[in-house]
Amino acid sequence: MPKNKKNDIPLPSLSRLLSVYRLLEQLERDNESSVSSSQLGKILGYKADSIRKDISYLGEVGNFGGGYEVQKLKTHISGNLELDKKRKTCVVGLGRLGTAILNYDDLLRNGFIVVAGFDSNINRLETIKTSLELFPAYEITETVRKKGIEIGVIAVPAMAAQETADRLMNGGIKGIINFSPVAIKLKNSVMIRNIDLLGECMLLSTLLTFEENSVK
Amino acid sequence: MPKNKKNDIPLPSLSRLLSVYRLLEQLERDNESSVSSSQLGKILGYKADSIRKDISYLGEVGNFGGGYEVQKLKTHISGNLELDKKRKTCVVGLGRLGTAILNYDDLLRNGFIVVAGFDSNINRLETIKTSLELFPAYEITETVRKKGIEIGVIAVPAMAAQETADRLMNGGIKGIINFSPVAIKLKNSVMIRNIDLLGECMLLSTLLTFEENSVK
DNA sequence: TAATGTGAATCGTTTCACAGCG
DNA sequence: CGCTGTGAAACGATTCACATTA
Repeated sequence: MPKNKKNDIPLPSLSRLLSVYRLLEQLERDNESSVSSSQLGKILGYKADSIRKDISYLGEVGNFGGGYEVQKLKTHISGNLELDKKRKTCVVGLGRLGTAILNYDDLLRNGFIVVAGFDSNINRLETIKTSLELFPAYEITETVRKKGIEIGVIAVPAMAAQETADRLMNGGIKGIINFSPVAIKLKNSVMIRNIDLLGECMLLSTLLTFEENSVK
Repeated sequence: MPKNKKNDIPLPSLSRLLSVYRLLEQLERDNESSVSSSQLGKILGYKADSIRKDISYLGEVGNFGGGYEVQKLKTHISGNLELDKKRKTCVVGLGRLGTAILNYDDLLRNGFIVVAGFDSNINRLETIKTSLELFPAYEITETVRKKGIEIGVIAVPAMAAQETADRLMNGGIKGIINFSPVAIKLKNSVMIRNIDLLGECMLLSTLLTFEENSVK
């Protein structure tokens, strides 16, 4: 198990680097040829220092005195983080949220190939018009295994979230994006990122309350 | 501007406290009368120490030797963080994601009263069946001001996100939940929480890549 | 000169370890 | 004795400050 230096990138840095990468795509489209850490920071809302340190985790790439070449930096980040990697993905729960995700083109553009959708309501499967293959929920484990799906998006009601996760994990899923507002019990080395709308709303509301109370 | 001790709660602690609060609601429904920090931690995936410190930011409430009373702790958190506060909310962008949010009952149950929906496509407004009031996007500023809406959810395409935010802020919005994958430039004291599906997917994928590379 | 890259200092959060209490 | 509550230590990330280089 060779120590990989990149494993030592702090998670917040990694997250910022991905934002930088997406901004670079934008700048490239706008035909910008170079950009400085302070420009990147200004747009993304981070300190220039921070951006520079983040980038430096991946080795030297900038021009002393002249900022970064957009294309070069983009390739540098993509190469180091292997952003060209393709990941087979599935979505479980095809309500409004689930179908929104099925149809989210940016995923495909960034290497996430949605190869299956699942729902426990078999009637619903027939009403959704999509070119993707749809399956009943009880076929999750089998399908994930058969197709070699790596990432599963959970968009089912809270009550069904753990069972859904178990089915995905039994099929050998590697990572989960969980939109349900419950904590999932994970098997061994499965990774998860939680996206919790209600939690974010409550956090925002609480922060507003603090602000209101401290001004009063 | 009296210093409010609660302003000093670290953001991660605040976020955990809100998770604890929601778990307590669940435990209350299950008629559990008491719970320890280690039980809470186990379920939510945090260290018991951390949970105890989080709770202690709000003052003493537990029973030495006997854990926390579910109901009492719940009231304690809710009281301190003023979780009974109601917030008028609106959703901009009524595609699949936007309409999913309009219909997300958990929001209402937790004090977020969705009082308006907006979309730039006027024809679309007529096809959506809901009891909520819907408006064209150019009426955002006026409606936010008139109704005293505090929180705005942005569920529009990336291209329209900044303009949407500006309209919300011009109407006096206090907080924004941003589902678009772009950084929003904020006015003065407006607060924002970003929910970035593509970003989370890319982060997850990168973490998986690191794991794969370090095992090899 | 302008902006990168980076050790060192600082800051904030988590973890530790144990005193305090029912 | 078990579990809370909390100072103190440890840890990790950010910010600082400046040497470095085109």
